Amino acid sequence: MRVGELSRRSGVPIPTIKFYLREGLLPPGVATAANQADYDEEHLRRLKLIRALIDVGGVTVAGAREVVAALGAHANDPLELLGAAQTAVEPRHRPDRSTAAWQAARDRVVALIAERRWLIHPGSPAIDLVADAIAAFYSLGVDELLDLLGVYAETADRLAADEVRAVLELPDPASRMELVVVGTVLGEALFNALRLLAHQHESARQLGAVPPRAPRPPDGAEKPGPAGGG
Amino acid sequence: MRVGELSRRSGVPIPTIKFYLREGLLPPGVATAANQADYDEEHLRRLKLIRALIDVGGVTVAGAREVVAALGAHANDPLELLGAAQTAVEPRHRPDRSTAAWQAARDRVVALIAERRWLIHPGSPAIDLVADAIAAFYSLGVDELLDLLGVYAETADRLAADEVRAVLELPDPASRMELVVVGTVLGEALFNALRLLAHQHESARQLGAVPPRAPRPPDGAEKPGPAGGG
DNA sequence: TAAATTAGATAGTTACACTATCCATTCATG
DNA sequence: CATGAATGGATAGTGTAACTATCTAATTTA
Repeated sequence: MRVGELSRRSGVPIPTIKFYLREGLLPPGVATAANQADYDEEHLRRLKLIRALIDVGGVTVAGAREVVAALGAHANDPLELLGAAQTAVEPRHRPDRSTAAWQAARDRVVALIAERRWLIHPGSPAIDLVADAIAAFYSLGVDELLDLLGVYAETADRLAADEVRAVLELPDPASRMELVVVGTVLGEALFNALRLLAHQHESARQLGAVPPRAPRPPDGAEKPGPAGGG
Repeated sequence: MRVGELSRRSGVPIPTIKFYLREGLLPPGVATAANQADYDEEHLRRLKLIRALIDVGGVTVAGAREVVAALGAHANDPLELLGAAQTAVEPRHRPDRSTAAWQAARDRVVALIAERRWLIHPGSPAIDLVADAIAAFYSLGVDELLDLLGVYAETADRLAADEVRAVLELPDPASRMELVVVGTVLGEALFNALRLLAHQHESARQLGAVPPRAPRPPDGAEKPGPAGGG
């Protein structure tokens, strides 16, 4: 297929596809003439992946480029690929990491890792990301949620165990590697959004409030809320 | 105090503070003369909150403005404030929501909410965010992680229950309201980062791999890994 | 009194992610 | 085989977001 069809089937405008080709996010098609190239289903798949990473996962174009490069480079090294995927989801803005408070936060993360006996590469950027968040809690003087640090870690571990299991269950290596990336990036977006919904629900429930219009239960006529379903 | 001190104590450059003042993120100080204004500890606290939201939470300047506005406007309405905080963490880029596939994804979210008897406002933007993620999975033909949708939802619910409980335990209303915001935004960043660490650990564990250099356990000399140490 | 700081206004900068044109082919169609 | 649409490659332009810099007149501090 040529760009026109690639554009139509992916929903991505032709100039943007050209931009991705220039930027090396999308591999060039097979040239059949001076101004003709041929793209296949793999290109379409890759393009959809790129858009999902950028639009849903919030990954930058540079991050997406690194991810697809890693997909090619580490076709049979899941841990390397995971590292690349994790680098891609890092935020653009980062706080000042040169303060003593930040160091204290990082020490706390290292201690947490040791406590939980987590197998973590000591140079992993994710350690610093956790430290960023903890340092922010410190700086705001908000200790209440830090009491939940153990709960957060335990929850993350359980969830990650299920996710990794699901990925490793895949028989096809290529799909498995793609799922590493998709799981890291889109899994995060999915969970974050579900957490927002859960916050709404739990706030309403624990406050004893009733939402403006409760969703109809699928079957029974059970009272859904603690405040009485009027 | 004046800008200079505010800048020194917050680590935010003066031009940036002026920018935040112009943009309405930071309330103006008390004017004492034509070119003098006085800022207090509350300004410092607000400024730190803004930086944490932007640097760690990845919130936009516009989002931060809405959050602090909501903090002022809904000083005693946690659910309204929660809604504002949730709006602030929405991603900038969003996928095409006009396709049939996206509608199918959204229907699935609504079904999930009904199944779980979650109390959710039907117009909540978070529903669409979940649909964005699910639609991306559909589009990539990756069903494996969608099998975990129930696990994700259950995990989110448990975590949210603990978080909401921690927030509601706070006796001071003002701190409580701030914790709603901080919990939503920074809690997300914290959990995401911990999830990355947990992915590393679980990948290494389930693959039977040993990390390059294991962090030293705090006390005993127990074998840290499942792959046998030696 | 003189250097430094300040509030307020206006303008400039940087990074990012596209978009738009241009040109010389090449393809599709009658 | 004529002709209009589409293509690949190159170059340049656009829009937004988040600062950053400069200027001015007034005020503070040494």
